Amino acid sequence: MTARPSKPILRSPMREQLLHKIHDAIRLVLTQWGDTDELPPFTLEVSRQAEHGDFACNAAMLLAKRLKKNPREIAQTLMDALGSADGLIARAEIAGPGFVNLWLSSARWQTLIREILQAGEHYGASKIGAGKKLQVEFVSANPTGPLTLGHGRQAILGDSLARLLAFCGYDVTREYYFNNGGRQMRVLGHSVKARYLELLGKAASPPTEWFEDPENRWQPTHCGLSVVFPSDGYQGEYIVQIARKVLDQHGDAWISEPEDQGFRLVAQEVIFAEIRTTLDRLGIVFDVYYNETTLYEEGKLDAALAALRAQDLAYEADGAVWIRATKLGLDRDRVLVKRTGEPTYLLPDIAYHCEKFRRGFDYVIDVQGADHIEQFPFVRAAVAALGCDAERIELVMHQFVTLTRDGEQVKQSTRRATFVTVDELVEDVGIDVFRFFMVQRKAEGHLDFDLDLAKSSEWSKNPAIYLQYAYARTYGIERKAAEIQRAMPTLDEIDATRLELPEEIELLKKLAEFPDLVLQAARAREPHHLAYFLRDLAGLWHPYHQDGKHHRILSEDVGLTNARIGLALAVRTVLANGLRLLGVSTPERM
RNA sequence: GCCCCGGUGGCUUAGAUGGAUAAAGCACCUGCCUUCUAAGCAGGGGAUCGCAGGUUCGAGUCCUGCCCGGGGCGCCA
Repeated sequence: MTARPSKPILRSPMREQLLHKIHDAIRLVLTQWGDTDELPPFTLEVSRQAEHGDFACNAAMLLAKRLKKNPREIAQTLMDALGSADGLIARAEIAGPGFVNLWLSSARWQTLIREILQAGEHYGASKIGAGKKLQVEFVSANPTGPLTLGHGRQAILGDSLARLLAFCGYDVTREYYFNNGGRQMRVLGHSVKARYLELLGKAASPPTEWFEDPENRWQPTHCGLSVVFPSDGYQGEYIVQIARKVLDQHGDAWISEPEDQGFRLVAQEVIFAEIRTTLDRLGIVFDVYYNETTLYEEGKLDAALAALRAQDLAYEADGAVWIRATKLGLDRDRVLVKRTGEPTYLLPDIAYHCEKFRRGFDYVIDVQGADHIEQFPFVRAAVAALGCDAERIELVMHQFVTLTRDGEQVKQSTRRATFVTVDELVEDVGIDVFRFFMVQRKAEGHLDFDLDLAKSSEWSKNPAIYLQYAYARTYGIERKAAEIQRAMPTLDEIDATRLELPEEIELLKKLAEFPDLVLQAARAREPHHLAYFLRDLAGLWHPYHQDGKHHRILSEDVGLTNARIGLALAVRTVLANGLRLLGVSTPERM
């Protein structure tokens, strides 16, 4: 799905600087060989292995064919042209087929600590989205029942994405779109009324086995009473509770109340309140709850339909109104307004997305489950036809969640209401673990929620806890320092050049990667990269913290101690910023 | 039948614009608590990156075909 507009290449300041130098050097080399064409699309990558330096550039290999020269020969020329790049580069080396490996001067890495500590909670933030209004629409579940794991994943994914984009300077609006009309809601009201009548003894409850094959085994009566529960009704226990609530408040006075009136409204109100409580508990706050009925009230549907008709993109057939999607390059037409006169979901969706742009959003991101994927091209094509810049609507699609317990997959069924809810799972594993698990995999892949791992009695197995403990350990250092009456250093007392151990340089390199990582994750709309980055950082920090045999953070050497405390504080800052973007809490003690 | 997403050690997964010896966690095996919280650390075994072709200096990554799993192809949302 290429639902994403092309974006400018974005780099962190440090890398940008180096990139410029290399750019100039390549230009110089080309001039030397009498080539004035454009530069090749070379890369400057963070080296995977320490022996390959800090960065590796592949420009020489790309130029080999063009200049008809040996790539290693070109690499040498390039290195000569590059020199020390104003003191940025400590060492350069030709390697393999023609890579130029670069070692940055240690002073550059080490002063990084000062940058991080000065920026604090802003380290890694950028301004690429400054002045741009961006909307993330997610969850958007109609109030027919509690949020399930699929919704939960979408909630965490959308919220983390919103946090990430806000961190990059966008003016982010979190929006929840819902409708409280339509067939689903009628079925909901019907289900509640049926349970209400059952509670009053006026109707029979259908036996559970009937639900397994509603076509054949559904009978009009059971145990001498009529069955009023719809075969496609909502079977969850929460429906019975809502019915009981009606009974408590109104007694049998609602027997003749239409299911589409009072019952539907009560159900909607109760369920929506619960959804909002769930979201609230997860730390997710929506800026806008947008009800589809607003579109009707403001005449947006009629306007959209009229606009489509004006372009001959809508026509009547079989008593319904269709969109001529085939004219927009899609494989078939679809119904906009049913024979009953009621619009399908498609028409309001089109009107809604036009409305998003009218409301001034520069970018619109729809987070949706894989089951809604088919829909997106139609909305996008129609919105484009109506004159909106549909390139600015992006789709972030996610697959579903499976649950593994005791090594086996837990069967979930909406029909039989045997699904696990977000509330139940959060109750089980806690918010932090829930959030981390839901965001740690890339969205377009399936997510297997390993309950055994998530609630393991040995918390050491749990990656979310692992990160939090890494963070808490930075406070452990601070507490220990206070205990031995060692004052925490001020910024000026931290001489970062004292950090020379390989494991310290590794940590610094990791810390330096963070801004680039944030940009990468933001522009790819993939918050899961944060989870992996944090795991890596914690995986360097824990051993460093633990290895008191080779180096201690708090030692007799005051200068070295201050430098290492500075490193600890920098690690804390980056862990905190990363965890905050994922919505995972940062305990100072565990 | 058509469309979308996946297929990477036993399991769950990272692998941005193609780059050097494919990376983690869990599980398994062996060590480490007079320590800055062992909620941790050190080390070990374990992968023909679904299959077959192609593109090129180079493919887990790009192209084509096929196989397997999931989702969709409603006048449901």
